[in-house]
Parts: sequence; structure tokens; C-alpha cells
Amino acid sequence: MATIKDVAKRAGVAVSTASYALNGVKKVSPATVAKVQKAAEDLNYQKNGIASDLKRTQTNTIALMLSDLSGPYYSELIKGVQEVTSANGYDLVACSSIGGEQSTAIKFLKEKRVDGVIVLAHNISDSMIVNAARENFPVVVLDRELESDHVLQVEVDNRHGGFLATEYLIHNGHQNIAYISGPYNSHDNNKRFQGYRSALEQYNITYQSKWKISGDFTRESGYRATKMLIAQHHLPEAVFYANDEMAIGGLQAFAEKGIAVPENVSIIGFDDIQLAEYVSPPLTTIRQPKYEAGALAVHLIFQLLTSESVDRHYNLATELIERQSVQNNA
Amino acid sequence: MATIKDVAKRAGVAVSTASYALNGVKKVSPATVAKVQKAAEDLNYQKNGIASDLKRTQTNTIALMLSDLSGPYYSELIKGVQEVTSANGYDLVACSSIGGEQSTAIKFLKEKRVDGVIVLAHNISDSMIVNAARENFPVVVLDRELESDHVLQVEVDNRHGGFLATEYLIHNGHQNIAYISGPYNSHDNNKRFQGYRSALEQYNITYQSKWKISGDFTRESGYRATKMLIAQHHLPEAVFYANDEMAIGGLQAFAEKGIAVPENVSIIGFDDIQLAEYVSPPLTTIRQPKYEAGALAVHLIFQLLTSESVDRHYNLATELIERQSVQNNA
DNA sequence: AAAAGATGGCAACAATCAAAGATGTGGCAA
DNA sequence: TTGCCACATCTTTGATTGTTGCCATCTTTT
Repeated sequence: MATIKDVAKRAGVAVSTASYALNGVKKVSPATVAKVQKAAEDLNYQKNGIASDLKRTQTNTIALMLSDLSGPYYSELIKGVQEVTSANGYDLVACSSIGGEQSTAIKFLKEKRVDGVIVLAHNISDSMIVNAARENFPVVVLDRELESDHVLQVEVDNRHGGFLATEYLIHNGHQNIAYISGPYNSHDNNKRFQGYRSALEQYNITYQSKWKISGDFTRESGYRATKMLIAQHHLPEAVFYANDEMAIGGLQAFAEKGIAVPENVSIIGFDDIQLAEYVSPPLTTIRQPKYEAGALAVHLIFQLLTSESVDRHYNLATELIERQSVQNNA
Repeated sequence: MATIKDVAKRAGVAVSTASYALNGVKKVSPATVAKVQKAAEDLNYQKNGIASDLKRTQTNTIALMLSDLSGPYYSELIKGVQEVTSANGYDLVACSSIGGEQSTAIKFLKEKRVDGVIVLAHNISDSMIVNAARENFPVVVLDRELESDHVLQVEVDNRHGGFLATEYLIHNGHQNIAYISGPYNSHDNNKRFQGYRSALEQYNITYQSKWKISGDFTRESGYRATKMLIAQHHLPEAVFYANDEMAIGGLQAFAEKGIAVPENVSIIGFDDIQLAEYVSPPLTTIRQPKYEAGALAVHLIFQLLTSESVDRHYNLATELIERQSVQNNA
């Protein structure tokens, strides 16, 4: 593999001249530039990005950390991240946090192989993030609340979304509303649950713990939780699933028992994943502004990178998407 | 940011000793190791991965290049790649080839920022790949045929899949079978089309070009192509969509015109994406062994990295998944 | 005294950048 | 016309980035 040294030698110039010529620094005469470019071409020279990054002490790359690269990730969000990143002439790499301390995500976070990071991976600990973030190494978190210098949060208003979902069920005449939760340590889940509780409270419906069943955001867990709900004899009038995946699992459980949705029970999800529109019945759910969240996250990173001062916290609004999984009993 | 120099100074040892201690090279006495570790801890030292990569001339990272990070990517495939990669103690980063020559994918390919590459991005040119691949920098392509040293291909048997799909329609009594194609420059599409042609031939059905309509693998294009098909008055008995996304678009077009699937027209897709099971009617399609393809790809990279000799070409079998979008008229 | 063990010095790795050095151009006086 | 100097433009030297690993040196043990 040819290095810049080889190019310089072949072009008969000093290494630095070659570097200047190749990088378009204007100190070099056009004739020399041509000579160097010719030499580079002849040798099939490609710069060693690593060496360059080391010297420049920046990589022009930002990382998106996902808890699972193959997961059902919000492609809208990624699109937002991607577009803004490349519009700024930066590169984007996605890496996974599977594997805990040994994961690629953690490694990138610790070893500063990138210029900034966007975190959407619940299995990366707060302390990890706080430790890594510093001046000139901004971190934006999309999945938690975290107060710390150089850490920004972009959040979707999950609490209000939970409220919206619950209120919608109530407005449609439902009183006994079950909540199928996500993992107890999920920030999103907790916010959604808070919204659920506060809607109940506002409409003077007493919260009953028997209507809360734990899931973990997977379709499978939604299925199991729903089975448990059915096993409790007395079915609620409506079920609020903390995300769409679980709602789809629930749909399946109901279908297996011959319980019609929404005739016998109304259900609502959260996220508005692509599938939501296609299941039967189409799922009423809460949409998050995912593209905007992603775009905003990167935007903030660039602002921090250029030392502009920015707010520490952003909250994006949610929206109810009415489809056909809720019956109006009012 | 503390460097290893600072650590060495604080521990009162030479830089090299600190390096040995931190990397677990056994030449160092336990006492010194402890001293160094303590110093590193005190200073919150994190090694600079870039410098390390530069010196070691390897990164222990392999890259997965996708034409679109936010695309409807085969999560099974990514899972296969991911698991094998981390099982070998390597890191995986995904990057996008959007942006052509300036894209992150191309940059990584050219600048050797990783130890190996898996390509699943039709917009990366063959010559780009051939140029980049070399001894100790293996490239595995999943989406094309490409004969070159240090380039391996793992392919799903698209041709046979196309044959299978078409044959299944024929066995179910269909004769006029339309083919909605992917982009003309897609290798996968061409293979599937070849399979379609050869099935027709084998069953003595003459190919009619009016039954071939161009799409580009997007849902939207499937929708449009289907509209065109409908506009042709005479509807075929069955439609073979070159992928599921387009079939889903087609489903929508048929539904809008009140044409019942499969009663009025049978359809079959290709890929077996997650959604296929949920659309109505559930889509009969051809499944690809995606996990296996991904896992095999990485496996091969490691074999090449350890200079084991491997075959240049692998072909994985496809499988018909029967659901309810094809009617039996036989 | 030789072997074994621990530690230190220093040169890579490939690029970039500041500052110093080289070269060339033109003006002006002798 | 020639010689000298100032000045601008181009090129090179050499330091720097953080880490690693070869080799040499210095202890300590047998």
C-alpha cells in the first residue's frame, strides 16, 4: 500500500508538499500539484484515514449507537440523522451496544474514534455517557433524561403521548383501561405510564393495579401479557400497549381466543411503526416525530462542535393517529 | 484528555512499560501493573483508539455497507453479521453508501479504516470494490457477481427462487403470469427474472413482453406498475413481483380498484419480509436464508484475514413460503 | 557468571502544519 | 549592463499526534 512518502518520492518533492498538493492547500504551484497527482494516480495512492485522523485530532464522523443494529429501528429517525450528517460533510456510522462493556458502541464512546455521538440504546449506562462526554465531544441522548455538561437530550413527549392515548380511550367511553408496560427501567415506558396515570386522574378514574401488566416492548411479551389479561376473566374495555410491537402481539392473542378488536375490546399502541397500518384492524396509536428527533440530534452536535451555545433539553410533541382499533362507546 | 504519557509519568514508569501493563503483556511485574492501572484510573485515562490502530495497522473492525442505513434492511442478515463479528472479538460498524463517491461507505472502503468489508449496496460500483480489495483487506459482496482476487461472493440463489415462484404459480393453474421487475441494473432482479423465464420455458408458456413491467423495488413503484397492468384491460391470472415491497404496493392498487386477491388475481412476492405475513391476504413469497448469508459473509472475512484459503463463490438456497395470495385454479 | 525478569529508550506508524529555507522576480542604483 | 536587495511565492525541514514493540539496559536470582 503506497503511502504519501512514496508519492512524494515519485513526484520528486517533499512529503509535506505532496500533502499540501493532495489536500488542495493553495501554497503549491499548479505544476507541482499536477506532478503529485500524477504520482498518486500511478501508485494508486489512498490516504490512510487513520493517520490523518490522528494528526488532525478529529475524524469528521459521528456515531449513532443503537441497542441493536438489526432491531426494528425507527428508520425515519435514522434518515433524519443521516441527512443532516451528510449535509454537513460528515460521515455517519451506526454501531451496536450489544455486548455491554465490550460492545462496539462503548468502545467508540470511550476511545473517541468519532467526533460526536447520538445514543439510542438503553443498555448504555448513564455513567458511561457522562464519563465520555466532554468539551468537543458532544453526546446527544434520545432515550433518557440525563443532566450533565456536554450531554444534550432530545426527547419525545412520551408523557403527553401517554396522556393523549388514555384520554382518547376515555373520550370513547372506556373506563377500565389496562396498561401493558415496557421494561420497568425504560425511561420512555415510565413517561408513558405517567401520562396514563395522569389522564385517569384527570377524568376521575381510579387506577387499579390489576390493569397493569408488564411487558418488555417485544411482540412476544405483548402476546403473553394479553393472555394473562384474558386469563383474569374480567376483560377491560380497552388496553393501552406501551408500544406498537406489543399491541400487535396482543392482537394475535385476542384473535386466538376469538375476542374481536375493537368490538369486544379496544386497543391503542404507541410509536406508529410501519406495520401498525397493516395489521387488522389497523392500529390506532401515538406517532412520534422521529425524523425531526434524529435531525435535531445531529444538528445539535454540530452546534456544539462549533461551540455555539444551545439548550440542554428539547421536547418534541406527539400526535394521535386514529385508525380502527378503538370502538366508540360514548 | 490524558494520554499514556501522563499515565506513565504519574506511575513513575516509562511509556512502554505503561503500554505493556495496560495491554496485559506479561513482561511486567504485578506490582507495576497495579501502579499503572491505578494511575490510569486516577487520570481517567482512555486509550486513543486511532493512535493504537495506526501503530498496529489494524482496526479490529469490519464494516457493513448498506445502500441506505434507514432502509428496510434485512434485519436477519444484519443479525448474522453481528453475531459472528462479535463472537470473533471484532467490532462492527454499519455505514451508508448514499452520496456516491463522497459517501461514508466509499471512504471506508478506500481509506482502509476497517479490516474487512461486507457490501450490500448496489450503488457501489464494481470497480470501486475491485480497487479496494487486496490481500489482508477482504471484501465480501452480497449483491452482485464479481470475479476478482480478494473479493468473495455470497449469493442467494435468486434464479432458482424466481423459478420456484413461477413454477408454483403454474402448478396452481396460472398461465398468464406478469413479472414486475426491480431496477434493470439490479443483479438480484435479473437473476429472478431469469428464473421466471426459464420456468415459463420449461412449462411451454411463451413469454410475452407485455407482461413485464418495470419497478424499482419500492412499494410505490409496485403500486404504479400494478396500476399500469390494470390499465391494460386484460388482467393476467397471476403476478410475480420481484420483491415483497412491490407486491404490497400492488396489493394496494388492486384493493383500490376492487380487484380481489387471490380470487381475481394471484400474486407472489420475493424476500419474505416481516410485513408479508401481516398484509391482507398474507403474501405467498420466496424466503431467502438471510441470517446464514450474513453469518457466512463475516465468517469468510475472518478466514481470509487468517490467510486460510476459501472458495470464491457461495450460493444459498431459497424456499417457497405458502400463504394466501395465490389461488389454486388447477 | 549466566540466566531470567523487569524496565526504559527510541523509532516507527502516516499524515499534517508551522516555520524556516530556497528560489525567482523585479526595481533601482552604480 | 550588471549587481544587489527586497519581496513574494514555492518548497522543505522537522516537530507533532498517541501508541506500540523491538532492543538494550539494569536488577535480581540461581
